[in-house]
Amino acid sequence: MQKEELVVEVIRRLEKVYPNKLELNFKNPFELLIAVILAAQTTDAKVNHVTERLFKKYKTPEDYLRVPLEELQEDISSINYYRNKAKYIKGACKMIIEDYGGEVPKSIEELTRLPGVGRKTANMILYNAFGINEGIAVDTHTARVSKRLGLTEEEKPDKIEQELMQITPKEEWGKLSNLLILHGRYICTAKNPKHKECVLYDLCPSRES
DNA sequence: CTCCCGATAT
DNA sequence: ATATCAGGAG
Repeated sequence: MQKEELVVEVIRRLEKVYPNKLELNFKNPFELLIAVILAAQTTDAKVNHVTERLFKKYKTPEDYLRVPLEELQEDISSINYYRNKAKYIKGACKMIIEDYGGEVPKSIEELTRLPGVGRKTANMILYNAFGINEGIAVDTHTARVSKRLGLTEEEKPDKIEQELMQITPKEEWGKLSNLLILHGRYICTAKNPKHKECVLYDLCPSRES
């Protein structure tokens, strides 16, 4: 099967299993931005635990700039890399106010200028907050699952994203990102993948024979 | 490439 | 005890 056909079939099957949405809780683009910055190398469950309180205290970019750095660090201290992430959040809020009129920007180029926001994070925001398919979010899950399926042989996230974009209809880019991440989280895990529960089993070159 | 960080798995 | 893990910055 060609990669182009394979990816369409993968999407068709996975969207029956998983809802096409994040497990991060958010009510608007700005909350999603904060949540995905916190989510680097961290479980969604932990992020949700912190943001439940955080989003009651901080509603706007100005709110995050008003408090001392130490106070924001304390408010997110149960998250990995909380010192860096507190700095990223403050930096991002400052840039949103000064450069983007107080609104979360809607392009890859602008989003990745924000501290703590790389291509993966930017793509998550674009699709899940705005419905924009500008790229594919490649994290450790996306990379692992697409390599196992034979969708790509690339190793570096940027190259993987380029190949996935080439073989996938553009209107499916964001959906594919969300589905591969969920499948990698729950079924196609790094260790002991759950072959028996995998709806892609018969399509997968990496399955146990 | 190294650093940032702590929960969870082994 | 220690290895691993939902990235990004310098």
